[in-house]
Amino acid sequence: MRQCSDEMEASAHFRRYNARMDVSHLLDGLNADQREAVTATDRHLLILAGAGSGKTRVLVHRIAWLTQVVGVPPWGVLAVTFTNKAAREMRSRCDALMPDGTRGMWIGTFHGIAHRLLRQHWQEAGLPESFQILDSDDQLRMVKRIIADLGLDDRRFPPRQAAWFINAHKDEGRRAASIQGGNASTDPFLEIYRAYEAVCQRAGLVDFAELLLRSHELLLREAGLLDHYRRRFGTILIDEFQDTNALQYAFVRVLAGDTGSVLVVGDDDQSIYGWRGARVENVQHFLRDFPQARMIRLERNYRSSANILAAANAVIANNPGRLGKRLWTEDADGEPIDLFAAHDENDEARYAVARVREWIDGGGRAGDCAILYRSNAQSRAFEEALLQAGLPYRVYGGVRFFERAEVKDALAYLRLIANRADDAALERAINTPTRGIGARTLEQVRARAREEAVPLWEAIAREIEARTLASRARQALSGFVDLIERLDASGADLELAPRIDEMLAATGLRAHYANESRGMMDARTDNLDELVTVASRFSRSEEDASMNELAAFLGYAALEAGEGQAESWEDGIQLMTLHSAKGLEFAQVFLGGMEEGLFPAQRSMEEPGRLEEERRLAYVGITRARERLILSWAESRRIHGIDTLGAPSRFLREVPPAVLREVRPRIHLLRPAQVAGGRAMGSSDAAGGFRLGQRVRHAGFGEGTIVDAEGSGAHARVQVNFEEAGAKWLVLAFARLEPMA
DNA sequence: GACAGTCCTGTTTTT
DNA sequence: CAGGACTGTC
Repeated sequence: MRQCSDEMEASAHFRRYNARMDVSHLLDGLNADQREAVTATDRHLLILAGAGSGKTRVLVHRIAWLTQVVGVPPWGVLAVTFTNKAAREMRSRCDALMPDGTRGMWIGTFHGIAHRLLRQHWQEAGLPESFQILDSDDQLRMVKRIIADLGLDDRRFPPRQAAWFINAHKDEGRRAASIQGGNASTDPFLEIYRAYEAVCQRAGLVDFAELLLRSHELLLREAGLLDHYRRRFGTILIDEFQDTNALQYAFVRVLAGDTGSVLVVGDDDQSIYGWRGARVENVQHFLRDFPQARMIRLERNYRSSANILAAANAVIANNPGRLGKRLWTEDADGEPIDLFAAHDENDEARYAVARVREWIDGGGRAGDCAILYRSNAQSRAFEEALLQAGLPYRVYGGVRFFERAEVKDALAYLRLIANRADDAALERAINTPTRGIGARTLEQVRARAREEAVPLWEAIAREIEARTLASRARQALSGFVDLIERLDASGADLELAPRIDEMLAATGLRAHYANESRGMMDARTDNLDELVTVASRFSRSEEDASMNELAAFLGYAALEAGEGQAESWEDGIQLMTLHSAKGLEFAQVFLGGMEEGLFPAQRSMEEPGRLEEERRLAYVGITRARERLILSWAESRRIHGIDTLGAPSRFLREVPPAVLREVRPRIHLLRPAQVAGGRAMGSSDAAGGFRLGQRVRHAGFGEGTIVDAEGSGAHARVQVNFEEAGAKWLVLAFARLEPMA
C-alpha cells in the first residue's frame, strides 16, 4: 500500500489514455439525468432515485466511470449496501462492466465492512483475535440471562425491550457509560446494558450494532488508522442511503473526512425502516454536512405503467416534508388498477388465486406474479388457496438456514472450538444433546463466573477444581470439557467440512436429531448434512485469506443468514411482506389486506411519524408492479383467532378514482375528493368518543360496527355496518349512537 | 432431566 | 390460531 500514490498516478495516466478510446459504452443507454449522475464532477453527490429509475445501473456505471475515465484506482473505492444480496449484485455488475474487474475494491454491507475492519485491527479495537459475532437470537438469550442474573423481574423488564434498548442506543452511537441515568423507568435497562457490555467483552462477543459502533470508535481513536483509510478510500458510494442510521452516517462522515468524495443514492419516499433506527433525515443532513453536495433527481421510471405511477405519485403526495419527486414514464397508461372488496381473508385469497390463474392462462409466468402483504401472518390464507389450486408458490421470509435451531446448535460447538470464552455458544452447546448437565449445575457455574468475572468456560474449570459439586455433575462437566478439547485438537489438521462432520458425530448432535425424528425423513438432519456441504463449498474471499478458516466461516454464517442457499427456486408465485419486496419488481402485483389497523398498522397510527412510514410502504408496494396492480381489502378478517371487522385503508382513498376500477364494490369506498378537510379518524383521535371498528347500537337500525368516518365537529359522520340494516352513513350529532363494550 | 399440559401474547427485518 | 414460556408430574 506504500506505493499507492505512485501506482495511482500511473494508472490514472493509463486510464485517461484508455478512456479516449473506449468510454462510450459506459454511457450507452443512459438518459440525460443518469449520464449527469454518472459523469458529474462534483465532489459530493446525492442521487435522489425514484423507484424503478435505474439507480443500481447508475451506481455501477459511476464506479466504472470513476475508475476507467477519471483515474480513481479500484482500491480507492468503497461501495456500501444494506444487504448481502445487493452487495453481490453490485459486485457482479461491476465485474461485467469493467474489464479490469473490481480487484481491491471494497464492496459490501456496512456490517461486512465493519467486520473486516475489526478482524484486521482486532488488537486496536480491544477484541480477542477469535472474537465472534452474536446474532439477534443469541443476543436476546444473552439479555434474558443477564436479566435473570441481575435479579430483575422479566415481566417489568422484558428481554425484547431490553435488547431493543441496547440496540437503539448503539445505533445512535451511545455506550452505557455515556447515557444519562436518573430516570427510574429506564435505569434498570441501563443497568442491563452495562452488564451486557461487560459480559460480551469478557466473552469476545460482538453483536450487529457493536460491529459498527466499535469500528467507528476505532477510527476515532486511532489517528493513524483513520488517516490510512481516508487516504485509501477517497471515493465512497452508499446505496439505499435513506436506510442509514445515525451511527452509519457518523461512520461515513468520519471516513470521508475533509478529503473524501461521497456519493449517496437513495429515495426518501422509500424509507421504511425508521422503526429500527433508520433516519430519513440523513438525506437532508447530507446536503447540509457535505459542502456543495449536488442533488440529482432520477424521476423517469422504466418499470411501471402510467396508471400505476399515477397511483404511486398520488398516494405519496400526502406525505409532508418530502424532498419532492414525481415519477413519470413514456409508457402507455396501461390497465386500470383493480380494487377488490373481499368478504374475508379466504375470499381475498381465492380472488388472488383467480387473478394469478388468469395471468397464467394468458401465457404469463407464475414467477412474474407477486402477492404482497403487510404482515407475515397474512400469508397463510394465500398459501392455503394456492395449495388448493395446485399452483406453485414460494414464501419469502421466515427462518433462514443459518438461523435454524439445529444449525445454530452445530455452530455453537464450532464457536466454542474457535473461542472458549464464547459464553453464548457454551450456554447453547453444553446440554444439547442432553448430557446430564442440568439447571442446578449450570446455575452454580454461572454464579462462579459472575463472582469471579470470568467466562463460563473458565468457571467450569474452577468449579471442577474446587470439588464442590456432586461427583456426577463434575464428571459430566469434565466430559464436556474433554469433548471440546478433543474436537479442537483432532480437527486442527482437517478441512472444514470433514471437521464439521466429525463434530456432528462426536457431539452426538446428528444422532440426537436423527433419533428425534424416529427414522422418518427429517428436515433437521438434512440441514445438518447441508451445513457440511455448505462448508465444503465455502471459500474465503481473497481479502479473508489470511484469516483462520473456521473463524472466516463463522463470520460468514453470522453475517449471511443464508437466503442465498435457498435460491434454487422454480417458477412460482412469490409471497412476501411489503418490506421484503423492496428492490424487486413483478409484472402482476396483488396487494392484500388494505384495511385500517392492518395497513396502516394499528401501532403505526399511534406513534407520530409512523403513519408516513406506512404510506411509504404503500408507495413501495404500488411501485413494485410493472403491468398490473390489484388492491384488495376484506370486510372481515380473522386476527389472532377472532373475527374482526375492518374498514378500507385510507391509502385506498388516496388513489385517484380515475385510475381505479372497482371489480367488486362494497360500501361507498370512493367518495369525491372533497373529503380532504375531514380526515378519517385514527383509532385514537376518536370523534365524539367513537372509533373505527367499534360496536355501536342505534335506536332504529340495531347493532353494528363503525367502518368508516369523515368530517369533524358538527359535521362528523360515521359509517356503520348494521347487522340487519346494512351500511349507513350517520351524522354523529343527530344519530344518538350508543357505544357497546 | 424429560415431557405434557396450560397460560399468554401477539408488526414490519437485515445485519 | 399458534408459538413460546412456564408449571407440574414422573
